[in-house]
Amino acid sequence: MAAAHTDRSSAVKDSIRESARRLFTERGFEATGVRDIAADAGVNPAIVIRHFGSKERLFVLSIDAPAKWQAMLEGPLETLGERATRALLRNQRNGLPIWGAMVRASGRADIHEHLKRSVVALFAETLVDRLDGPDAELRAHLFAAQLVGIMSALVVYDDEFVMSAPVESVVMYYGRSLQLTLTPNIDPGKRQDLT
Amino acid sequence: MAAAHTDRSSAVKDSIRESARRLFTERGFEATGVRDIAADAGVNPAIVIRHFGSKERLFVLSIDAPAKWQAMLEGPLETLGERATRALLRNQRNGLPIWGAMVRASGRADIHEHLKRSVVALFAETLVDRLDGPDAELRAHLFAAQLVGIMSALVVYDDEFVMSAPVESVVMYYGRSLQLTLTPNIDPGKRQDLT
DNA sequence: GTCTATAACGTGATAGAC
DNA sequence: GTCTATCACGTTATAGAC
Repeated sequence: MAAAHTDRSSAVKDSIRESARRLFTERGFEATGVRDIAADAGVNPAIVIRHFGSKERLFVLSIDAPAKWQAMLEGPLETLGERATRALLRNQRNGLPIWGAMVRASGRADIHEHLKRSVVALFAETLVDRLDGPDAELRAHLFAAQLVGIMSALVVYDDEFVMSAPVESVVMYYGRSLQLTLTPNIDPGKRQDLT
Repeated sequence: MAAAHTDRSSAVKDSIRESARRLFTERGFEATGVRDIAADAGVNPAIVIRHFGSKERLFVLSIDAPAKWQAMLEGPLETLGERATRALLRNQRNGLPIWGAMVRASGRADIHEHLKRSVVALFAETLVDRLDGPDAELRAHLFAAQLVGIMSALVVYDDEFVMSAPVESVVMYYGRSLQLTLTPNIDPGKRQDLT
């Protein structure tokens, strides 16, 4: 029936997607040609376009990360700043680089839209319901902005100093700064000089 | 001296640079063709390359911002978090967008290098000497990362919520978060707003 | 001799014919 | 599914204008 052909077809699609994800991560969006992906997947260049419509769409569809990052936001709010920082540092060689590629490719309308949704929907909207106090929505968005800041340091402009700094130090400073946005009225430190 | 020839030549170069800056800012790096820039400046496409070597180099040379941003970091350290946030929000339609274009074009080696230097040299290294306490260098870099975060929200992934939020609210939350990285042991006394 | 214009090359993505 | 044509791009070779 159609099942056989569908299975074969989707096996090919998976194979293309996997090659795409690997190559996009390694070389970036525009340095990766459709021909390169096709060759890596062992298929003809034209069928890549035929299956995915465009190189742009293939890129978007080859990013899977969301589920993983969503998990990063779980757990108690009071220690989220620390845990999020730690999770990002842990993934700076694995999972994050594709995000760098997405930022760089965000001149393209589709990819820009996807990036926007990744940040806003995934980080900000996931969090807003759990935040207490005034301006919860704004604070969720600003938290997302701060995450993007350190992600950029790690995989967009490659700040070698941050990349090679002791994890515990980064967690201490950046984690606390994130935490201040999440829970501005609870002070994580000992010096609690609330007026 | 060679003034006559230099004047004419540099007038053309200035004209090209200005068209380039405008178009790159409006449309981004790759959506702007060398032919577009040439047409806008009223010159032949080939002389654009002849004068600047490559489109990549022209892009880097058409960014002038550094001096302006350097000024942003001046003034008392104790209120820098607030002032920096305010300055960025004020420039979200003027001066910042070219930075977004630079981020998106950072797949190119030259532009990546320029972005890195813009962030690290301009923000972090300018500040490190003025920071007190432990881990001054790391904190300077993390401060830069936080700046990049909100800049990205404004001109890379275009977080409409942040873009249209009341300036004072953003200044309050993000400014304070930045300040915590700058002066972790001094607590600004404006905390009563939050309780 | 330096600056400018014309025309062409190489390469990339993609659309259409077979 | 495969092959080939098309079109736009950055860039260069070559030769003319001052």
